[in-house]
Amino acid sequence: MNFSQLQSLVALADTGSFTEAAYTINLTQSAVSHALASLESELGVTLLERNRKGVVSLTATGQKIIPHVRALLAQAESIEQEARVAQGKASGKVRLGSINSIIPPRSACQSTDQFSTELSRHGGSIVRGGHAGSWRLDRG
Amino acid sequence: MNFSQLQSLVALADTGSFTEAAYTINLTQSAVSHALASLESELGVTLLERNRKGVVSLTATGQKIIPHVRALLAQAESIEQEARVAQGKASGKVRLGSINSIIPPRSACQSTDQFSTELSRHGGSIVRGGHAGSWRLDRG
DNA sequence: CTCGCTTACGGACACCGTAAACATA
DNA sequence: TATGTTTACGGTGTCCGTAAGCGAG
Repeated sequence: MNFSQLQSLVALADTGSFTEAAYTINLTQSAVSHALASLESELGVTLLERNRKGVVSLTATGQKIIPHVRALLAQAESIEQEARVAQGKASGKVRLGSINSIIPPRSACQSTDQFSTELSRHGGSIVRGGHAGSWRLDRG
Repeated sequence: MNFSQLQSLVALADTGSFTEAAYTINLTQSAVSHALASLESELGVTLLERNRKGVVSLTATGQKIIPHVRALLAQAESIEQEARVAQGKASGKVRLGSINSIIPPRSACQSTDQFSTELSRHGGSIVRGGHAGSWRLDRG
């Protein structure tokens, strides 16, 4: 059991597709397929129903364990966050509008790419694309 | 960040020694040293105060993150446990005397090795040595 | 055909053990 | 000396990408 496997599982649960899941966690379909196969093998259970049409759904077992997986990954985030705080770096997950000083003018933010470009002028950078108006930021 | 690194950290916090920590998680001193060094490097923080006498103590940062680490590992245990339940396997952590039917006679249990040998005759096996009369068991 | 997942193959690298070096008492 | 941690080196195995295979539409 490793973090890639668990991240793959939640991404699959969220997207319902290996292709989409791979995109959200910056891996290939193949890697996600590998990850889930090995996780299922290791745990000795089937976690996903494969629907041959790109649509996957959690099995009963999958639904049982996924809250634990999300909680585990949340703890991992907390650990990294504590480490960043200890380093004196102010970074983490922000939501548009929550920290005005590092948010570029709306006119320059019609796309994530534009947002990234503008953000770099303020000392920030996008680590990973997010959903629904949120980005993960790192400020060196 | 991986599970070995996190297990090493909690073992170090519990034992205060690389040697003892390595013993409790079935690794060598060297592996534990590697694990913690890489974890500290990855997080960019120092987690342990080295006292050169075999006694180590957590730094302030270490104390901040260790509850998250323990919680994370607990979630991992929950995941494995859910998987075992889904498999229909009755296994987990037991304590000597709690399940009489799979405990060999005391006369045959002067050592962990003898316990293991006897236990195999009853369909059990020792996955990892434990402390204070407890073992982790798997029953196929 | 296209689309999507799986499988085969291989490269890069992470993990961990042995053994030596180093530090403390 | 004895005890305990770190470091150097190397083997084994994991992870993941490319590319081929396969099933469904």
